[in-house]
Amino acid sequence: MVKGTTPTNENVDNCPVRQVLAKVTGKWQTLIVLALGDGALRFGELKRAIGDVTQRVLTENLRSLERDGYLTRTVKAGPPVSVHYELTEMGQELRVLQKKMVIWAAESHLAVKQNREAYDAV
Amino acid sequence: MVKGTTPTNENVDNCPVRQVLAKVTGKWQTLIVLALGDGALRFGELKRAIGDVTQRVLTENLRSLERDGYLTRTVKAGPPVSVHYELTEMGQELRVLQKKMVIWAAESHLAVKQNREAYDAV
DNA sequence: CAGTATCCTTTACGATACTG
DNA sequence: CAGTATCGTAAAGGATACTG
Repeated sequence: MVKGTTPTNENVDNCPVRQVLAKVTGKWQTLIVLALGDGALRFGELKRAIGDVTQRVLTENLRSLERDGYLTRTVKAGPPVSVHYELTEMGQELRVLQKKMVIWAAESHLAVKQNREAYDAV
Repeated sequence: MVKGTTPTNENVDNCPVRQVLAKVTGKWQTLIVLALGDGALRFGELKRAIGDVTQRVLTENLRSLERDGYLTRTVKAGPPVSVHYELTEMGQELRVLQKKMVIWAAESHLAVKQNREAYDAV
């Protein structure tokens, strides 16, 4: 067993695994990382790619991902100024894992739908 | 490209991939699935395994996972009654993916910590 | 034992307006 | 263009008490 891979019990609050996961498993973080999968995007492009996300929330999540080292933020002087966001190596690693989750989710969504309907029918 | 694997843009609200991910990427759902990885657990055992979780929240998340088909709930008459929770096949699939995320998180947490410190120092 | 019910606080998020 | 600031709402979660 890899040391530190059991985020259950004991550790709890100061569990480093939980601290990492908390910042990358959220809805917005996932969508941002996936959107940047094919290369750098500007703030506006990213916002359009995700579709439904406010500027405030997008900014918050980008700052968080930047702080933890998953992406870089590059400002190019203007006017108008443009800001490019790009995945780091670690961001790419994360993306690979999230991509697997997405593919699995795509394959499973029908089964989930059927389970829900059966459950709700009772 | 696998059809339906791009949760960004368009789809947005009624994207089936997002609907699946929303129910399995949360903190509690992840911890529950991982805790059940080594076999069925009773409600109380599960609660102790996770450590910090209230009964209300644990129950809510267990119902959600049961509804979507990731685990089964089995009541054994008492007294006292005992309720066993166990992963389904689909739950095991999910667990495999989450386990990979946890292992990656364990390997990455130091790099993340260093990134944060460097970022905050500026 | 395995919940449910109630109340309350915190966090996430949306909407909107403003700025270098 | 890429934010920041402010306000208000809604969902998540904690604490506690109660029950078959």
